[in-house]
This record gives sequence, C-alpha cells and structure tokens, in this order.
Amino acid sequence: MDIEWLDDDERQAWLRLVAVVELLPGVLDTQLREASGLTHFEYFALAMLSEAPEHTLRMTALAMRTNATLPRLSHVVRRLEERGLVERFPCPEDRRATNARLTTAGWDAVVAAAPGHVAAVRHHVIDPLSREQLAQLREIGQTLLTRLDPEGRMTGMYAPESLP
Amino acid sequence: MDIEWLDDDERQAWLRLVAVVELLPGVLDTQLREASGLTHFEYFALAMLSEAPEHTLRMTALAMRTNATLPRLSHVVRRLEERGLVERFPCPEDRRATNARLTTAGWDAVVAAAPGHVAAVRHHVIDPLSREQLAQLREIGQTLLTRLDPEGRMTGMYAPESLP
DNA sequence: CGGTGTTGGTTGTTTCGTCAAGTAATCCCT
DNA sequence: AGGGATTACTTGACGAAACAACCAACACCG
Repeated sequence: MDIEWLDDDERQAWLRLVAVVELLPGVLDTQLREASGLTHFEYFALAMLSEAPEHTLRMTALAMRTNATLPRLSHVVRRLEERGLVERFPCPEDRRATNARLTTAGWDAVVAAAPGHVAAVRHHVIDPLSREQLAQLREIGQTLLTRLDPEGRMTGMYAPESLP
Repeated sequence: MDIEWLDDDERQAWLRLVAVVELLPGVLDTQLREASGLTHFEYFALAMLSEAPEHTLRMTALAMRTNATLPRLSHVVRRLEERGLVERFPCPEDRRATNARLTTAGWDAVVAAAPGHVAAVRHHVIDPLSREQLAQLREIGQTLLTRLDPEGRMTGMYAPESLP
C-alpha cells in the first residue's frame, strides 16, 4: 500500500502541535510544582474531587476523568493520602469499590494552587490567542477529541473558577 | 489580589487542549511501540538524526531539538546505542563534545516506523480537520510556541547555524 | 604558561508510571 | 443456592525520567 506522506502544510501544523504537546506539560508542571508542590496530574485529580458531590469520587470514576490507569491512580492517591490531602474509604453501596474524598487540607491546597495555575494558563495559552483563534481552538479540540476520546471520558469537567 | 478566572469560552478551549495534550502522547506512543518497539521520544530523536547532515548531531543540538535535558538524552542514546540504532563518537572539533550518528540499522528502523506513524498522525489529527482548520492550527501553534518556546529550539525557527 | 570559570556529557539516587499478578466483592446463570 | 466470570482495586517489580553531583576539555586573562 502506498503511503500518503504529509505535505508541507500538514507537516508544519503537525510539527507545531507536537511541539506544543511536548512543551505544555512541562510548563504547567513546573509552575504548579514550584508554587504548590503538586504535579499537574495531582492538581488535576484534586480539582476533579473538589467539583464532585461531597468532594468524593470512586477510584474508577476519578481514573476516567484524569485519563489514568487504575494502578497509577492507586499509587498517586496513596501518596496524596500520606500527605493528608485525600482520604480513602470503602464505598458503602459496593464493597469492592473505594471512594476517594478530599480532606480539608486537600481542599485548601486546591484553592491555594488554583490562582497561580490559572494565571499560568492565561499567560501561556489564553492571552496570546485572539478571541477568534480561541473559538477556532475550541472547534479543533472538539474535532480531535472525537478521535482521541470517542467516549468523552475526559471532557465535561474541570472548571477551576467554580471554586468558592 | 484579584484573580482573572476563565470565562466559559476560555475554559472550554482550555480543557479541550488539556485533554488533547494528555491523550495524544499515549496514542502515538502506543502505536509506535507496538509497530516498531520505539517510544515516541526515541522515534523523534532518530527522525531528527535522519534529517541532519551525515545523520549526525551533537548531543546538545539533539537535546534542544527534542526538548530533552542532557542527562535524559544521554540515557536514551546509550540505550539506542546498545540496540545498535545509533553510535556515539567524540567530536573532532571539540573533544568535550559527543556526536550521535544514525547507524544503518537505525536508519532502517526510522524508515520502517515512519509509514505507520504517519498513518496514525493522519488518522488522529490530519484527517479529522478541514483544510481551513489545519491552517488555523498552524497559526495557533505558531502563536503558542512564541510563549512556550521563545527561542524556537524545537521548531527550527532559529537560523540553523546559530545552534551551539 | 597557570589559575578560574564555563561548556559538554556522563553517572548515580529518588520518584513515578506501567505491567503483571493477586484479592476480594459482586453479578450471572442455571 | 452455588460455581464461574467480571469488576474494582491494590500490590510488587521493573524501566524510565528528573535532579544533582561529578569529570573532562576548552576559553580567557593576567
């Protein structure tokens, strides 16, 4: 079968997307780590919990929303628990399941970390783009996610400004 | 201090970008690993070498193009060398420096991996987008990289001779 | 020359993620 | 009711990454 190589336009768009995908996590991680001692993944997980009813989610639900495997989440939550930001307890309805709940300290950590994180997001992503580009990015993101995440497991959450 | 929270449009664009950034590396990594036994980073490094004159780059130059720290690259190149895909030899002009050069086997590996990788890129990124969206993505990527990578280390926006 | 500082890479620890295996509770099917 | 599959997690081992400490070669400046 013949290979459809990328033409110049496609190649350039692709290379830039790769560069963004490669660079953005590092920028976010660095800011959060320095300001709050949290990785982006940890922050994201805590933010998910902070938006859930009772600040509580089952491990599988949290894993889906954070795009983590269950083992990974298990390790991360154990570490967060050791730091007192989260607590685990068996789910009453299904005793196989484990619930993760934000502690007061965990809530405080998210609230403390959010402003700096949002500022970093503004600086690196929102501010440089025109309003029109932002709309285009929404559409492009939407389109890509139909392939990357057909079930929409990751989308539909994450609103750091909905904190108190 | 007042915090400028994200409005709905901004938040939606942002969360979709985050989802893409989170999901895309896994997709690419999985495809490459299964088809070629290479991680995306390894493939990218080999691809950079394959485009360089003599299939050779100094470690620092390769580190820049791949957005890797020098220690990380050192480990990766050592593993690639153990697998016979790359060879290292001291740079004649500067005996502190090390050159990494693609072996024949390394070249073959890139050539073998490229079609499947390009197909994955097409399927997940290029094909779903309209030609217009592709152009928009190029512009958006360009804009974001001015903040994320002001020196253009990953994108080749610099004059190639200005590389250290 | 001769010391000081800088550049270029490599070599160890600690931490994190993934994979494989294990355990316990629940579901399902007769 | 009861045996097998499935689900929901946890645990342990191993590979890879960040970070720091290190060593060698060059650069400069008196």
